[in-house]
Amino acid sequence: MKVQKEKFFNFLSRKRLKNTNQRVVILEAFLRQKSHLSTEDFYRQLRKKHPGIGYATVHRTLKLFAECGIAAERNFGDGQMRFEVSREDEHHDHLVCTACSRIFEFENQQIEQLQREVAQTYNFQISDHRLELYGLCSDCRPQTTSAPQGASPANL
Amino acid sequence: MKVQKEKFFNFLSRKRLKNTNQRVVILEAFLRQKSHLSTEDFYRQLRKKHPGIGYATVHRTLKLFAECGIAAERNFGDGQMRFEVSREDEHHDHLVCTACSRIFEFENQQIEQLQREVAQTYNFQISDHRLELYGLCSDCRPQTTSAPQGASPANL
DNA sequence: TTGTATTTTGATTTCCGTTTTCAATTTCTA
DNA sequence: TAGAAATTGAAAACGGAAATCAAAATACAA
Repeated sequence: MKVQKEKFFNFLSRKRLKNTNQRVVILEAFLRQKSHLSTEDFYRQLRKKHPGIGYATVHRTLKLFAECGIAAERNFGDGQMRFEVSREDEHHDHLVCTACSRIFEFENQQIEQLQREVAQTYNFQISDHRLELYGLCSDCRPQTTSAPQGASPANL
Repeated sequence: MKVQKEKFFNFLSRKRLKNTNQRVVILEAFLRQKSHLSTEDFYRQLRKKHPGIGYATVHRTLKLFAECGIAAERNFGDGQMRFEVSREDEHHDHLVCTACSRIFEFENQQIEQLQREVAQTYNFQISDHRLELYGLCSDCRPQTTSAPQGASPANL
């Protein structure tokens, strides 16, 4: 967390932006939150402790986080922008439960490697990627795991 | 294309929906189009030949296509919904050029297999997935390929 | 410190794509 | 062919992101 804070403050001074109370509060709340919150949800949560802070400020500050690299914007196709703390080194992908909306993270180096190979085939220079698996998490899936997949024909 | 048409008409009668002129026109235009068009772009293109058709109808009909399985909704994070013809058998993923916005398709069974393995690890029942690689296509990337990556620090 | 230029804030409005509404029209069934 | 039911298209409503703007806060120089 230290690292991220420094990174943000460096970013501010580099860009000659001002270090305000609100920004500090939002930064700390952001680094403390665990899940992939939408701006709206994050704002609502923040508001409990800091009723004075406006939505616009939260929105703008999250954008700043993304710009300076301590936040990653995520979009799981539900029309809400989500932010998560992004760590220097690691990259992860997501399992999204379509029933309970919980989001799980995973990391798989083999997949990453194959992606690089695909890109190379197309002579494509990757700057980012997204991989999401949608379905039912272990709590939400019907029962045990014996049936062969393909029971619900409408889904891709 | 025959297959998709039948599928749609079957869907209509199964749901006791009516087979209108507009739907036929939109269906044929949709099956004919190649790229990943947004509703807006598709509508504009359609309008050249069929000025009478309204946006709402196009939108609703594309949704029907998606519901009956002959279209897949795509969202590349630019705030536009896109539709593509989806074929029974194959699944593909996308390379999205961040410079020229062109979209390339690829298929990789190894990645698909690894995804299934990841899901199994989490006891997750996959119903869908999305994988997109963002970056510069061969036409848009700076030059040749000799430099080690990491020149632009701000990008993930 | 204080003065002052500059940035930031927060309430509100604007934007923009998606979705709904509703009266008029079309389709389907008996 | 009549009548019930679904569809159409124009327009309005919606929802989240982003912009606006006057008032407030900040940083820097003297």
